[in-house]
Amino acid sequence: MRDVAVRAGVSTMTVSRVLNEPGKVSEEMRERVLKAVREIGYLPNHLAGSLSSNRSTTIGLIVPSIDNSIYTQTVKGLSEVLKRSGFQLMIAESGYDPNEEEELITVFLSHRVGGLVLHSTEHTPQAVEKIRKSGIPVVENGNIPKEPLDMVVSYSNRDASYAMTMHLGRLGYRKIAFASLYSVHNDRSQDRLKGYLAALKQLGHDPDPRMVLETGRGLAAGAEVVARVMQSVPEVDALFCAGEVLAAGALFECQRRNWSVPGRIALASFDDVDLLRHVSPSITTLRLPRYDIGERTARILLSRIIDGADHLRGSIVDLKFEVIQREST
Amino acid sequence: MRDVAVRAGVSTMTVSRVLNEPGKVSEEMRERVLKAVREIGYLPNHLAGSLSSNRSTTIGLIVPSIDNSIYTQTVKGLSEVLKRSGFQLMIAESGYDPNEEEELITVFLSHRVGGLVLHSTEHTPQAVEKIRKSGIPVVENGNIPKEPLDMVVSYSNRDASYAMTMHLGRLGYRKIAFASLYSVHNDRSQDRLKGYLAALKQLGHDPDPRMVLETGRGLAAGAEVVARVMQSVPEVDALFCAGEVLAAGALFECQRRNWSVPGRIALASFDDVDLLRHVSPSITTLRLPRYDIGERTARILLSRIIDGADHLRGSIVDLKFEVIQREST
DNA sequence: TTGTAGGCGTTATCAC
DNA sequence: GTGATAACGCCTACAA
Repeated sequence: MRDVAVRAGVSTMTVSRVLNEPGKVSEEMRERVLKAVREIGYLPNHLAGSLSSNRSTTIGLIVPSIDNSIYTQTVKGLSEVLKRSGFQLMIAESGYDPNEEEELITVFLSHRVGGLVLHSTEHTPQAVEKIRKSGIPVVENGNIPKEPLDMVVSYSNRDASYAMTMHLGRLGYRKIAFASLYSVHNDRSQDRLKGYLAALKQLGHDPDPRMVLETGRGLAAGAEVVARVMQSVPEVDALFCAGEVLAAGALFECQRRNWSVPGRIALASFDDVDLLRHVSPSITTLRLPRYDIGERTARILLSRIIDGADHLRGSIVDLKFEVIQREST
Repeated sequence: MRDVAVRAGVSTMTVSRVLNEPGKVSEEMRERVLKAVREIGYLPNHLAGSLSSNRSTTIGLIVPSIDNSIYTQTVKGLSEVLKRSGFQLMIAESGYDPNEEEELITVFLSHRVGGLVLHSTEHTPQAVEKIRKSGIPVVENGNIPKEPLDMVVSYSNRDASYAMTMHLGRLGYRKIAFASLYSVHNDRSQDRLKGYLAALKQLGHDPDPRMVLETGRGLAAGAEVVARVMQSVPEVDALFCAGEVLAAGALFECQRRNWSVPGRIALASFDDVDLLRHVSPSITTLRLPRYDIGERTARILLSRIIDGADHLRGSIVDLKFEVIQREST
């Protein structure tokens, strides 16, 4: 920058102003400086800028696992909005481990990110403490926690799960089984179970522990889980797979075993993955606002950071979801 | 840091050393400093550190589109290796647009990333110039370009496509159609087409423009493409879908239309997505080293950055792929 | 082994 | 509207 200033015959302050607040500089100066910038091929140093101004244009994002199709839409929403405002995204994965998450938060804080986006809503006390101390805005967006750290942009896993279970009940299914991803350190799974149980109660069905299953991720897990429940509870007439592509895996297994869907067993899913619409029978599922979550998260963070919108502190955005009835139920 | 130094009764330099080169400090000092660090809850400022030392622990990654399942494995490989060395990942998407890519490169360079990972191998001349000037190591990993910027970690799209086409030819198929994603600004698609054509020549088949198709992404695109080729070239007996989940979409369409697979038409795919293994018939495809690419990319970058391994400059890592024969051919 | 001085490239602040 | 000066928090280089 010094070189640019010398070449343009001005002070470094003027160069800085031309680059950051062009309005506050006379047109003549502006052109002289920009010319010098071009000639030299000058690239501003954001590190120095952030250090000096104590402002950051970097947002830290921590997801449990990057290779999960449901996050990518959220990341895309985040990324697109942030990019427009010249903000950068730092991504890391916690592997569903709160201690790992804490460590990553520490690293991001060291990098002086301007804001933090956390998918998980379960954090170590130390992580909470560090975030509080840093004073930066945070958005949680995997679920709506009882005690938010700061802001929340999400849908309610409990409500969504409740809605789908009620939907199945209203369709006349009497023995509705429930499958989710392992619930250890996964409050999304835990809340989905709560929603399922609440709906059963509302429907007047008795909960049956044999019909509540947990499994891993992927199509194979879905296949496994439907086989398991058919074996242990032959009278089951519907299976709600509350996680990823489990339902598709379950459907493929049913086809292999010649269990008609929905005749022998109905299948329902969570999340509107493309695949669910294209298989036969197409699978009833929930449409969740994955992209919107990213977009709104970015917007609310930027408001806090750029506009200092302090009234947004602690705000909770509960986005809508929707049951999509298809052929599998 | 000054506070820590005061509290421990040492100079800031000693604090810095304890944090970065603990070996060069006496044990007594070390403990005194660490105690002060804990008591104060001191968090180092990476920005200041990088600015001062002119070293960076941030890697910039640019992918065409984040919501693409095939990149996530690569990102995971990258992320896991980098994390172990305390490096951070900045991610952005270019939307298959070289100009957008150039802009993102500029931003990353402003942030003084220590290295750059680019999926695309097509860049604007200005982008190339800026990277050269910055002197930081770069890895391209979507393809093996004729004129690499610096290092390359990838498989050969041409060779993979050639291998699959030859495989179909050897199985006895005579009318092999080829579908890929749109090839504008997408050298991966272009090279896959080249591989297909080279294999046809080798097999003694005449190329037929009606059997070379381009389409968008997603299952619906796969459905569309198989319908299109069956319509225009009824005698087609195999379709090689060289892109994402196209083949799965094609299979679903065949099932809807009662075209038996592989009896009426054989289907082959690119990339070993979980889905392809689980549908019936399971789909013949290529296993590409997506995760390995990320891992190797990270390793080679770190060697350059940390160990200053200059002999790696310009090195090309051509990773192996594999044809997986399944029921659809 | 530890400390001192100076500078990394910017921007905040306050004069002019 | 423009410039001089002093930070920002850390690390390099050199000295003790």
